[in-house]
Amino acid sequence: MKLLLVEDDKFHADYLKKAALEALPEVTEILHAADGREGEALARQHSIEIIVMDLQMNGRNGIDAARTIWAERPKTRILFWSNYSDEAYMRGIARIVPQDSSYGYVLKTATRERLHLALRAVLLEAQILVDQQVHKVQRQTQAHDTLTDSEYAVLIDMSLGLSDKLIAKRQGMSLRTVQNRLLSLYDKLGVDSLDAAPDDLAINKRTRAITRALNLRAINAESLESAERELQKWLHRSQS
Amino acid sequence: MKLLLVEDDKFHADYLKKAALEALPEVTEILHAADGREGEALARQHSIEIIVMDLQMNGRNGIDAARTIWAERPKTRILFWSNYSDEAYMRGIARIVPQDSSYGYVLKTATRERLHLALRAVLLEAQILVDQQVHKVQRQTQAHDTLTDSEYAVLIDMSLGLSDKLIAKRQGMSLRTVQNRLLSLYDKLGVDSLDAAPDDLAINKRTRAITRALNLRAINAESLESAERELQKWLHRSQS
DNA sequence: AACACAGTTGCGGGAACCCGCAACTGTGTT
DNA sequence: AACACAGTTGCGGGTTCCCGCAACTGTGTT
Repeated sequence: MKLLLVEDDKFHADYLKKAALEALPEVTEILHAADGREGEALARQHSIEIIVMDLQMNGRNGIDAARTIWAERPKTRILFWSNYSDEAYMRGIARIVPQDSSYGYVLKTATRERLHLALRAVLLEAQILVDQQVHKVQRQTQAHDTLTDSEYAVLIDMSLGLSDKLIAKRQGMSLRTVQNRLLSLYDKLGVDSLDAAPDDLAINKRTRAITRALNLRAINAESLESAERELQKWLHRSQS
Repeated sequence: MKLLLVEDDKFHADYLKKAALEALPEVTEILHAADGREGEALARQHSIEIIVMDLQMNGRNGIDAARTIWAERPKTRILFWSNYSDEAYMRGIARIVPQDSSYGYVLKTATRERLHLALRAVLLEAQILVDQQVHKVQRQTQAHDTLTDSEYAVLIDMSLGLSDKLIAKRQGMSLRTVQNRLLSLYDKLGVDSLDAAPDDLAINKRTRAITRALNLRAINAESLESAERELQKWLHRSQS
């Protein structure tokens, strides 16, 4: 059984490798890729079935890599292993995980035992396992300030620089509906509050919404870059 | 001689500690802080004179920490040690480094020798040392798409959600000048090009400028968060 | 002194945005 | 069947943004 590690940080890769050797004696060979693109290639060449994947990498990021890998072999088991528990990552993953595959999400700050456990549970036992910490974030964003899926979609489009009209077209809504979404976004992201705002001087809600969303970890640079690529595809498709 | 390490990643901290012990036999004691706030406190308590500082940390980030430390003791020597060579970080550092202090910038991907060298050069010899790789980024942004300082300031304000009028007020320019800055920003950031853009459907330049700037590493989430704090201060000041 | 050139400012108008008001769905409750 | 409630859409207007046009600085060149 071959295991693929996708991780661009050398130290983390070393640690991970050792942990995997301990936790998974069944593994006969460990491959290592230093970014998403390389990971995809190795997974393809070696018909890899189990992977540990970093999310934030310099080249192609982990979510994009996972998507193409899952597109080719939906049953691949992937354990995501990341520094952060941003809502943006959660959504990114939730969006692409096939229903008959198993995956997991562990933070790099997790103890060695927890990592061991996650490795075995996800990669061998095909469980779904999400780190306590991460799950909390997931819930709390679901409780208090839930962004609807459609709100999230509008947020992304808006952040990419689409006009209301264009968003409407892409999302298949009317213009006014898009604006309603934006209203509720402004509300949920807390866009109004420029604390000591001089009364007559207004703010630009759109741009403020973006930085608020970045602050709240609802979006991040990587999710925007992926979304940008999707957008380009869509543009070309809908052009013809 | 006491050395302070500010680094929230456990593995990196270990590595750094070992490297420092090897490279700096003069050091008698190594203190360790896991985020910026803690680092500031330790530096203050122990009258620290040499520091290795990570930039991206979960709590308070490295640049903010460095600023307060330098504000208290401008001669502190700080070696920044980071994963990335974003323009945003460069600007952040350039903005706060006192003229009579020495600092350095090394990437985490640097070889051990290079790290050794940087440690000695900056912390002992009080040199200014910037990693080759980083310096390249610095130059290339200075060559092709230089953002003027004032352009950068406007970009930040705009990203924080200020209206043209407010930016004008904060920057002490006329409204039209702000808009001129924005024009050149749109140009330099490449905001026009929605490749297959349907002709009649325009884009929102402001928001697109933000994501372009994020893509190009001209700004990043941390720099925006610091800027937000500055903005709040300014708002309160200018209110009275 | 004459010139080029880059940066600053005012004016004005077309387009996009923000949003209150109001009507019209659909889904689920009692 | 009656009702509540959340989501969708159109309309209209006040505001902000985007930017061409044009005048007016200042700095440096020839």
